[in-house]
This record gives sequence, structure tokens and C-alpha cells, in this order.
Amino acid sequence: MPAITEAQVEAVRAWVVAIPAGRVSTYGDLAAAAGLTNPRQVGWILRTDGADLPWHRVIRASGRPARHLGAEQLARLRAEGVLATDGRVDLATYRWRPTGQTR
DNA sequence: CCTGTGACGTCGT
DNA sequence: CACGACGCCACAG
Repeated sequence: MPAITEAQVEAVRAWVVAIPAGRVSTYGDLAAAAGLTNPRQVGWILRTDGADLPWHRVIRASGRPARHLGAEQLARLRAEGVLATDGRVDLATYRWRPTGQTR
């Protein structure tokens, strides 16, 4: 079977879609929620099958957007009410966890 | 089979 | 807090 199953891909896609507006999630949390051991795999999935997903709500654990996206992602988040300070999102306020727990 | 690269994370300095 | 190095897994060449 493939290294990454279709179920894992769908799981990540589902979590990304489930992220409420005005909230963000990290690659590490999504990886854990989808059962992936490595956050890089989440990035791979988003790049491959995440074209139609609200990937702008997925940021790094540092609170910074993905590398090539940069300012565009921050602009989208800001439009949803996520304020970034100096290019950094306040994870303590906006970090959303896939447990249904708002905080 | 080995090497390089990548939407990352964690630790050490 | 910023930067660098290493680790991790998957894929392309």
C-alpha cells in the first residue's frame, strides 16, 4: 500500500476544512490529528491535494506563514479577523485544535 | 539504491 | 527571540 493512504489525505483535508474562520491551526496539530508522524507530510498533502482547501488557515508552529506564501496568507487571515503582529500570528489566541475544543 | 529537495518541528547556541 | 543544524517522512531524478 502507498506510504500515504487516501484516508490520511482525506483526514487532513477534513481538518483543514473544519478550521473555523478567524482561527488557525498548525501543521503539527493537523499531522497528529490525521495520524501522521511527520508534519512535513501535511505540507506535502496540502501542496498536492490542498489546492481547493482553505490552506491559508494552516500556519507553522512559529506562528509564521508558509515560506512561498508569505504576505498573501497573512492578508487572507487578517480579512477573517486574525491579526498578525510583525508577520507573526498570536498562536495563544488563534490556535485551534481539532478536538472540537475552541481553546 | 542513493541523493536532493520540501506548505515542518524541535533542540542547541 | 533569531538563527543554524539535525531529524523526520515522502517523492522525483
